[in-house]
Amino acid sequence: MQVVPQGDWKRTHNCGELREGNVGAKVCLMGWVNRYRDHGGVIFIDLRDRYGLTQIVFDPSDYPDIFDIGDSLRNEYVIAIKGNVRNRPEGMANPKLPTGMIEVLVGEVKVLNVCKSLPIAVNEEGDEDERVRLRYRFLDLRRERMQKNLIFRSKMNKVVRDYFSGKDFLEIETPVLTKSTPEGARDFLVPSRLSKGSFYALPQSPQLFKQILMACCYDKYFQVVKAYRDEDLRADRQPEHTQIDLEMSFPDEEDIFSLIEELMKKMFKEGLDIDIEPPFRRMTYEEAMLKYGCDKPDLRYDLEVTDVTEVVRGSDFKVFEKVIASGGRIRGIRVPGGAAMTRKKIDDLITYSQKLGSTGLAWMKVNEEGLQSNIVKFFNKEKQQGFIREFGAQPGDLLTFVAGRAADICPILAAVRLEIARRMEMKPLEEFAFAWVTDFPLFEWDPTEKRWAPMHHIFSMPRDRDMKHLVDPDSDDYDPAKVYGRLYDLVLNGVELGSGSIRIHNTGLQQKVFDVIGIDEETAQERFGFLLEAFQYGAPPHGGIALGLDRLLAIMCGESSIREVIPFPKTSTGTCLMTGAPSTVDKAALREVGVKVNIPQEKQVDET
RNA sequence: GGAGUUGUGGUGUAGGGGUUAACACGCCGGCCUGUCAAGCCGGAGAUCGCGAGUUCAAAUCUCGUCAACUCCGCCA
Repeated sequence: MQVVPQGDWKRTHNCGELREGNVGAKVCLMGWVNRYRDHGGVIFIDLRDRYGLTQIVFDPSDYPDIFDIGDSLRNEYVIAIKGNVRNRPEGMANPKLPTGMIEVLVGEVKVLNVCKSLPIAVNEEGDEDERVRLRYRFLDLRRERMQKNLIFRSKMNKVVRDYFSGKDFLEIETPVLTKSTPEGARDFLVPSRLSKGSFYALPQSPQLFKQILMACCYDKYFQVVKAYRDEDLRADRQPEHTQIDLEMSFPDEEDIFSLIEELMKKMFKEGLDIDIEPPFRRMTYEEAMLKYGCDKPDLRYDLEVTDVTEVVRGSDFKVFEKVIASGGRIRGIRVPGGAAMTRKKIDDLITYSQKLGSTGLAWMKVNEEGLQSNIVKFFNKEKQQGFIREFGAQPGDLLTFVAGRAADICPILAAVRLEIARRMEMKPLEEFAFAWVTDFPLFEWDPTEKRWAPMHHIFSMPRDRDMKHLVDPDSDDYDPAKVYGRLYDLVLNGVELGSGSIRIHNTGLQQKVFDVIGIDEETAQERFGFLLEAFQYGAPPHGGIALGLDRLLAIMCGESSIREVIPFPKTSTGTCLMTGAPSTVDKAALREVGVKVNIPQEKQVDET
């Protein structure tokens, strides 16, 4: 096949553009052969670019000299054609295509490039193993699904930038080569050639820089920015992900909430033409844990956890009494219509809960006469009435119970709750269920390390009313467990979309927080002295949030993995199947940065 | 670090001790002047992820290993 230069040919239209109004026009199109239909006498080709498909026709009765070229075209060849737009014959229009009323009769053709036989089809959505798609990502990205997702992503980026710019926010870039930031994750390290033995870290977020920008008077900052964390991957976690990062001076929580709610409203309206209705639901961390068992509840499903410890207390059911005696709780979920579940289905649910670590899952069916199950006999009439009252049970419901320490049963109840929604094929209350979860504890006790650990990041402002539990370690009120922060998470459909807080802007208070988690002044100076120093020169009160753009886009695109909205993602072992990254480097390159590889021989990657 | 699922022509699947390793799509060739998932005929293409073991015999059974995915740990 003869490949020829493009020469002075210019596209007059793209492949999604021509309509009946263009009939009679002489046009030049360029694109990929999406599919060819050779009828021996006449050849149809769907020419594709990212704007659409246009049917072009090779007809030997009109242009016999180029027919052989048309005959030799194959999928994904890149061609340029010149020809006349004409109406399709009566009854031959294709209503599935926007360009389906017309076709272009090819008068001249240039083959700009050929294509090898394809490992995966571009012109249809394959269901191949993801490793094949990632290996041939350059083909996968040509497909409609990925095009749609990436174009959507670009559009949303513009909405975000327009939105913040329109509100006087400044997009200010922060370094990628920086100092280790104090998030909890492992840093990616980059060796320094000029300072051998020293390393940059890739930022886990621009956290410290954006706080310093507040101290610098840039009172409204935002950035669409990559963040890097060297931790294990998941469907919703990549080693590099993109955040919509922002920070404001002099805000309170409501300022942040309404700012983000309006952004979400705009993105959903412009991206999906869906109206979402702020304000979003708000609940405290404690409420979320109690009612849903987790801090990122999926509120699409109308299922709540009910604590029935006080109803149970004093019953004849030894299993529950034992748990209560040791300080545990009895909590359960009412399953509307669940009484119709077969014994087998209930057993499956029990097995599921046990796999999660529960000791069991008790249950009772609710019918017109009352409660029915093998354990009802342990509860007197009054307690049975108590269950019906507390759960708000209706005949036809199933009541489930899990017993244990609150910290142990919360995650089980959270998972069982979602499993019930799935198995009962519950109809979502709404397609997109947003919520703000607020007032997280600032610290949690780490039993293995025997010390207080920060539950979120360490620059979050404690609530005013909790200061007394923090400021004076010698006072009777001192108790880090009772200190809650001005923290907030944005949750959508059970996914943590973002996290933020009102920050500490006062070095004295900041050191009090460091004291709790065992960071002395010297360590604090060494790790983020620059921030503390900046705060001594007139730092304003400030706060902000960072949203996970990949997660948001995945939900909006209806994808179950963020890899579907990232052009070149990594596999679960952090490798890129297309480029082969990460890879070994020359010894000379290592020497130059003063790094020596020291790993067990058998683990060394073969360089061939 | 742990658990689970998966791995068979280019792609997706079937086959579960002895088969000529089957089917669909794709690919190549031929026929065909109105298709649009075109149609019809023919053909090529697989040492069944890799390595050991059991067996007269392994794609098939066992063990190990690698890879992908999902989850736990981890990631505020």
